[in-house]
Amino acid sequence: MTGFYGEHSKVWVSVDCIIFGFDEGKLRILIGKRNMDPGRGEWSLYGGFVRSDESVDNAANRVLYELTGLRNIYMRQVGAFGKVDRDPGERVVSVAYYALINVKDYDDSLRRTYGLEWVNIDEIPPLYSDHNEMVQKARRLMRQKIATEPVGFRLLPSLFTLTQLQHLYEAVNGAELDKRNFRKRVKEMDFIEKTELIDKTGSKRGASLYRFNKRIYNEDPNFKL
Amino acid sequence: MTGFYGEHSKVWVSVDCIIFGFDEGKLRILIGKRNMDPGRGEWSLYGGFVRSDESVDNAANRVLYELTGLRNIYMRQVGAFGKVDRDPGERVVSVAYYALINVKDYDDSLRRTYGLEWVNIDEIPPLYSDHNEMVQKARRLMRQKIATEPVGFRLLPSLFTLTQLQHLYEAVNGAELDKRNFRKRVKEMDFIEKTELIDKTGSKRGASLYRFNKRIYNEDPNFKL
DNA sequence: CGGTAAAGTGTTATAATTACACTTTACCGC
DNA sequence: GCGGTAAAGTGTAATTATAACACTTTACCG
Repeated sequence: MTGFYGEHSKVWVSVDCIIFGFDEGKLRILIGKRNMDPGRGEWSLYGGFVRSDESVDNAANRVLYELTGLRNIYMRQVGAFGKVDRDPGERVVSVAYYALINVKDYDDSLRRTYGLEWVNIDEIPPLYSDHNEMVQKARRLMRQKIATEPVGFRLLPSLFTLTQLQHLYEAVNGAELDKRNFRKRVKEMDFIEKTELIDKTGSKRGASLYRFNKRIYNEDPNFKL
Repeated sequence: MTGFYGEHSKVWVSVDCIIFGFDEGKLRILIGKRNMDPGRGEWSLYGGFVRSDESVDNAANRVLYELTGLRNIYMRQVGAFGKVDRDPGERVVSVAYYALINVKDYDDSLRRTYGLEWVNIDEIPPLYSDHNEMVQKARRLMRQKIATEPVGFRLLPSLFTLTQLQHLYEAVNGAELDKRNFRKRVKEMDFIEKTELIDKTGSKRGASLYRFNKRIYNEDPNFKL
């Protein structure tokens, strides 16, 4: 039922990425200052145009790889942003994606090469065009996702302490959680496995390191935090 | 940070609409047989191209208006669908929207003019291109939305019985609900107002008609069904 | 005026969530 | 080596939310 093709409606399609990281107890995203017109000098998400030989999802993957050098990044679509004047130069429809990366996996020299900064999600400055809207929606979707699917681990090292995990959830929800209740819920999820390893960096006493076991999760995929 | 404009990446952008209606106790969507190539004769969602002077949201609104003659339809974006070969003819990125309409407000002659059918959501035939995916995602999002925001009323007449409301939720969730528990929850939401009016069409005894009061809802916007 | 079919109505049991405080441990500095 | 420190780790009781369950009322119809 889609109408007839018409030259008048051809537009550029871009992707923009909201890259979430968790560091020093804060949820952050990667933003940089635009070094091109329009909008030169404004804070902005990182993005790129969709090429004719790649899907929109693949364009997002490519852009994420360019930027981070990482493959298999967890990534979900936020939605299409299509106001007529959202790009001051040309008609561009942009599809936003959010991604979750472990800050420790990310080569910080790449960050500097691209002139990007990790900015606390609660302190995002005004961004280029409609990028603040994208961030807001990404945050809402991410919060929803991380509460019901085991994707928060993507923001942590593969071995993590329960305190780290709790702080992650506190940062995402913007509220403190009760330690005993949190740990009780974790204990009920067998796919969050305790290892023999101890992390000594966070405390004198040391804390057990845990890991997410995907195989066990797949046997009974029930997650709630 | 968006890259440079490049002619190579210009594509068509279309919208496709998943129009939900509720009738005879079933949740249905409007689909029709394509009368154009590519895909002539296949079942398909209704859609159209985004014009250069309208936002993507406005394109969806326009298409919905063309099709139904109705303004102010409740509509939410499902997402962008951008596989390279999703349209066999040309590169087209499509943004799907779902809409909720009251079947009784919809002029059935328009339906016939466009050759559309109301099809039970559980009996959707194979559709053109990636339209089945769109329907699946729309359904998931709609289910989530209707459980937490008072938008289900858009699928009902402005005056409705509690039995109608319950059947709507049963159709959306695909499961029967307990009548007493359902009515208990409704009673706690003051913005679902009982009127003095009685509907006699559904039973001999007659059932009270209720209505959604948006003003009262806005004073304390808490919805859960 | 009896049959019918949907509307309407409360209580109890079970499960989920929340609130809450002290002990353990290992390091560090003296 | 020992006292201070700071984070790790642990259980129970109260509250709230959810789920299960069956009979009475009413108005029409034949």
